[in-house]
Amino acid sequence: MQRTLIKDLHAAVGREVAVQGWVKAIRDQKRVQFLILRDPTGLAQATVERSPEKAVLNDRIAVLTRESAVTVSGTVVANPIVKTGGIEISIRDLTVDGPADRLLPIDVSGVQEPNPEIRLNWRFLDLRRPENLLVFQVQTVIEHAMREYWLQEGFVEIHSPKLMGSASESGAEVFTVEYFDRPAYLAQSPQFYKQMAMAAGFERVFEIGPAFRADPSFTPRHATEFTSVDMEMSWIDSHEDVMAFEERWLQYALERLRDRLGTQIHDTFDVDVVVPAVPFPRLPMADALKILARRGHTPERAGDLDPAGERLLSEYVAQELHHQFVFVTDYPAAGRAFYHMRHEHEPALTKGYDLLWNGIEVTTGAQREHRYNVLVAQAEEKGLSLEPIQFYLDFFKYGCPPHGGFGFGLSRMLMVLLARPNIREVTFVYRGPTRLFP
RNA sequence: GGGGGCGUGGUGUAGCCUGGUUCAACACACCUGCCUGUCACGCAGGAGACCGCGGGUUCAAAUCCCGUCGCUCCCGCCA
Repeated sequence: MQRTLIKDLHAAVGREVAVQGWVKAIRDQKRVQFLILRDPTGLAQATVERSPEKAVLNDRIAVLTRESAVTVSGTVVANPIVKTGGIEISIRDLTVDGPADRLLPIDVSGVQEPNPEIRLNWRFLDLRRPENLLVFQVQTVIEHAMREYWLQEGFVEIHSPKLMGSASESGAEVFTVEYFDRPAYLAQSPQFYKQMAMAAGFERVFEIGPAFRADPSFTPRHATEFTSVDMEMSWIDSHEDVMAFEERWLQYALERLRDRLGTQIHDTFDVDVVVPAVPFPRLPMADALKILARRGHTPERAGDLDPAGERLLSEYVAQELHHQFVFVTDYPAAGRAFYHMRHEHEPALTKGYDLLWNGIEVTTGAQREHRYNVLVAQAEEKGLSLEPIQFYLDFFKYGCPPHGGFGFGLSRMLMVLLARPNIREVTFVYRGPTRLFP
């Protein structure tokens, strides 16, 4: 018999169905046995009376365990008393397809919240909780909407190599791996390769893929492996074009998300998906620091925001400008990558920006320096050795258009969007400095 | 890498400050029995932890001290 999803049971009253899912609860009473079944679409009650004719079935249910994977067949019956939708399945037969051990290592029912370490150890069980499934349904809708928007705008999807012969970023720590008889490095970002696509004349590209950072960062928003959402576009006038693209792109993705899953997100996480108005507020770094100073906060490092500063600035933007997002622009060159373009009349400042969303940095973007000589000079100024990145510098020697782009943290977005406390529970399988399993 | 917090049955917690007859408790899960429809089912009973690990102080340590490991948060780094 074809499987019926739990969400469709209400349309099958009076019919024989087969439901497949997990046993959430068993209430085995003297006269009647009740099962609460869970599949990805919802919960349903299944019932059978104890009787001599049903002895085999009754006995099977008597030894059934929670979280076993089962197939239940029976007739859908309307019964207004039943809390799971006013319908239940009168069980004709039950097959245990995958039995579960009696003692579960963590509570899947949601009554208790095991500590984070144990939840990650038993991630596949933790993920059975409906709210965790929703996180990844949200991720799916967002990624899909982002791709839709890019396709409408003529972008080409690329997949850049994750094994590299030299480090892709100046500062960030890099993982070294054995590559036959020599070392290789895991890509810290697709930066060099999306710029290569600009030199190749692709004009507009995007990539959603893994990035690796060997930073021993112990915060709720860092991972050693994460999914980076990247794009790069040619023939721009300035980083303003990149920001103008990003805000419309995010607006589109969030609008699609609100329409598709807004109600479910509200019911599950008690947060409303807000479709942001464009343009997003823009604040040059110098102004941002003045605002923070007025609010009594001065970051330790000159010319940059610390995490507390990012939170306070977002608070200011929410209160005064009524927006969840803010572009912080015109970062000092000292703190930015060598390939960020500088302002013509203010070479100490870059055409680089960060995007803050409710106090968390979700994007770094910039117009890139595409003039070979200027780029080399900036690399030398940062003390970089040119030889390992010569292949990259060569991109700019044979006719590369002006261009810019950004990198966007997918899990950070989910974390902020769904108001989750850390990146680990919105990452399918988290990787951190001390976490390589499961 | 620097600083703070935490580590008690399968899970979540109490006890720790003010060491010793509430020092191993409570809830969930599990086991046995009972229960005419439950829906966080209920009721009765039961099993399960040498209190992260090592050392020290003391007549006596889950409790105080030191070390160590793990987790977590803040800072640094960033997506």
